[in-house]
Amino acid sequence: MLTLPFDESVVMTESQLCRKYVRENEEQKTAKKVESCAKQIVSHGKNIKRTPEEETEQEEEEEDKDEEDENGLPRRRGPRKKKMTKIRIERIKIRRVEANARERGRMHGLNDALDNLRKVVPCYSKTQKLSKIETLRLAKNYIWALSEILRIGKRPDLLTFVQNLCKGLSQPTTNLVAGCLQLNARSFLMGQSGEAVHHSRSPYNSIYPPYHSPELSTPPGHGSLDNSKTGKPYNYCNAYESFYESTSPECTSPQFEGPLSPPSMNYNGIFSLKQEEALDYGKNYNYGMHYCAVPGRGPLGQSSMFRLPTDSHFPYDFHLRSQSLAMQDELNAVFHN
DNA sequence: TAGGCCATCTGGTCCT
DNA sequence: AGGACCAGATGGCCTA
Repeated sequence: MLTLPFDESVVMTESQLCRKYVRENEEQKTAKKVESCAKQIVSHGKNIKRTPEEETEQEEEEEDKDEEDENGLPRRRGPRKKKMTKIRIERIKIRRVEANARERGRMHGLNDALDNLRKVVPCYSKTQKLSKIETLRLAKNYIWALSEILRIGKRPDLLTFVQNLCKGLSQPTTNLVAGCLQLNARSFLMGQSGEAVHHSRSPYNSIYPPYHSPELSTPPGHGSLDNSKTGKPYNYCNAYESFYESTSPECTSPQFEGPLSPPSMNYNGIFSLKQEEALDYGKNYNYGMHYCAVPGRGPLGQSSMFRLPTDSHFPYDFHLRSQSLAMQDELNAVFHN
C-alpha cells in the first residue's frame, strides 16, 4: 500500500531542510492534537465509569433492542446507523486529525518530488522557484525536446531548443528560461509571416558565429517577451510546427521509432546519454540539462533542422566532441544560477 | 487590490 | 476499518 520514494535525503536542498523543520513542528502539533483528543476520550470514559469498549458494547446492545425507528415503524434491514455518541465523535475527530497529518505528509512528499523535478529541468534556481504547474510543463517540454533529439539524432540550435522548452509556459517562466540562457526573449518572437526572428546573444556566440539575419536583428536590451503591443499571445505551437513540420508536444507525445535508450540520470540529477563513446570524450559528457547547444550554421527556422536522414548514425553525431569541459561548466552555470 | 500560488483541511471514494 | 488518493474550499502570502 505504501509506496516509498527512493532515498532523496542526499539531495535535500535548503528549502527542503526548511520545510522539514516546519514539518517537524507540524507533526508535534498534530501529536498534541491527537493527545488532547485522547485525553478527552479518557476523561469522558472516567466520568461515566465505563471503558470505551464497554461503551461500544452497551450502545450496540441498545441498538439491538431498538427495533423501531423514530416513527414507530419496524426497523428496516441493512446497515444500521450508529448513534453519534460523544465518544464516537471524539474518535472521529482523532481519525480526522491523523488523516490530516497523513495528507500533509503525502503532499510534502509530492512537493519533495516536485523539488527534485525542478532540479533536473533547465533553469533551476534556488531563489526563483518555478511554480508547480510551470515545473510540470517545463519538464514535459524538456522530456519531449530530449526525446526529439534522441529520435532525430542531431542537436538543434540553442534557440530552437529553448523555444521547445518554453512552449505553453507562462510569460514569466519564458522570460526566466530566456534569462537563464542569456537569450533575448524577443528572439523567440516570430514575424507576422511566421518567419523566425532570431538574433540571439547567447553564450554560444562566443564560440560559433551568430546567425546571419541582419534584417531581423533586434536591438539588444529587450529581455522580456512583450506581447502587449500585438495584443496577441505568442503561440509557440505555431512556431514549432513551422520549424519542424511535426506535431508539437502540446498536441501529442513523441513517437519513438527505435530502441533508443532513454536518457539516464547521473548523481546530480542531470540527464546524460547512455553511450559508451562518451568515455572516449571524457567524463560522461552531459547533455540536455547541461545542454551544450551549438547553433546550426544555417539560418534559424531552416526546416531541415530536424529532418536528418533517419539512418544517421546516432549517437555518433551526438557527441559534442569539440566542446571543452570548461565550456560545459560555463553552460552549467548558465542553466543553474 | 486583484490575482496567482500555496498549504492545509475536509469529505468522498476506492482498495486492501 | 483504515489508509491512500483525490478534488473542492478556504485562508494566507506575495507581487504587479
